[in-house]
Amino acid sequence: MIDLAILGLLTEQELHGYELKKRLGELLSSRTAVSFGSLYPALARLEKQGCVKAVEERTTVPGAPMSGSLAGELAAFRARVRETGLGKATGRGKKVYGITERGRERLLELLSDPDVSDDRAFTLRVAFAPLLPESARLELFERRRTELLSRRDDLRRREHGRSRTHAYLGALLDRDAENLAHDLAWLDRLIDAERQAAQEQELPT
Amino acid sequence: MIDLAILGLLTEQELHGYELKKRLGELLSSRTAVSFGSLYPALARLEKQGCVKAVEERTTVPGAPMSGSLAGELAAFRARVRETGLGKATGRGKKVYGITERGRERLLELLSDPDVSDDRAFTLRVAFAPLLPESARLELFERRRTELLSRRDDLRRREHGRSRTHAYLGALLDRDAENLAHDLAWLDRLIDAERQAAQEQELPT
DNA sequence: GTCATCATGTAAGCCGTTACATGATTGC
DNA sequence: GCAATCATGTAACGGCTTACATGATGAC
Repeated sequence: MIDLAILGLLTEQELHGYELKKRLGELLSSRTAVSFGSLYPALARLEKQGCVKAVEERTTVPGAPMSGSLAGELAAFRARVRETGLGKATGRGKKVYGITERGRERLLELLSDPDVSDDRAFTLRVAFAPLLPESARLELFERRRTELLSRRDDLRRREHGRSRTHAYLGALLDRDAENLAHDLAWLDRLIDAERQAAQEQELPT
Repeated sequence: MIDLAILGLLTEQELHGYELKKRLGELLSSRTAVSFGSLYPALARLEKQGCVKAVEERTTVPGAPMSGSLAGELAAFRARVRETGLGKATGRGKKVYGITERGRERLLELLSDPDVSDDRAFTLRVAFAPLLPESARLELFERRRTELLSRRDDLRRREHGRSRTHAYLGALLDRDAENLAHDLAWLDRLIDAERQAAQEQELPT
């Protein structure tokens, strides 16, 4: 889930962790946003796997023209030494990540996963749908459609099992059924639009 | 979450773990059902807290109905604890749980929690809404309404932030907005029905 | 007698959270 | 120089899942 989000966002542009989190809060609802406590470890993991790489660290001395102060530069140098290695304990500084070829492959893998039962993950996958080839995109949508249909069957089976239950349970069942129907309609519109776009591309003008 | 489900189901009738799980699968969607790995530990925890108690064990000696005791229930409870505690190593058999007074209090507490941001929990709370007094029930719904309204504001803020984004992101935003509107409409119907029922009760005939 | 189902539980692990600790940059 | 924000990370913990281990009951 979080890997998908990170890799997807990094295909658009290189980002550092903090900004990544902000972008995620915009992309999904802020309620769905991930926390630092899972974001940074995830980034570290992805880096170890070779899916992303740090492309820049800001704290490293830029031009450093100013000064005239030897002490200042020296301090900066020491700080840098502490960061880059050795110390290891206090390596701070803005780390800008970029996606690697390996990461792109991994992302496609995640986007093509046949399992479409995770709602949040599906939302993310739609958000990054442009990264998929036309056919895979349609397959994703169709699979999701099948999933929703099976949920509807489930729901109907439950509806039959209902009997002398109170009004609130009935209301909940109604809500679920309506939500499902609604979601299906939305998906169908998406699929229609997709097919139409595909046709228009086949016979240009 | 799981406590709420367990306590709620046990107010209707005494059940053992396995059956509890089945009932949960019916009450909520089967996708939402909890697993044994979380159900049994939860039952054990609730028992330790005194919110539920084992009222019957099939394999262990069924006798000892005792009675005649002043604090009948309490004594029976202690006896059962002694029974169940001893075996431990090979204590298998159907354990039927019932809710205690303490458990009822806890359930009301859970149902009255001001936090209505958890969707799954809210669904459960609606399912057990009849256990709440009229006023608390309305308060629950109203609070949820406020929650949904604030989500809608959130969404609108995000919609304004959108610009040259691709069609899929737009579709996702649309979907979220529609889902929210739909959910709000459902809630409003629920609230209306509630108010009407309250009025009818006030002026009978 | 053996297989499916009922029934209870434990252990390992995943995925995420909050709280904490640290430090750099910027604006006033 | 001091606060707010930016920025990165660790530690502890929570809740739930899967896989495993165990045993009882009933059908055939």
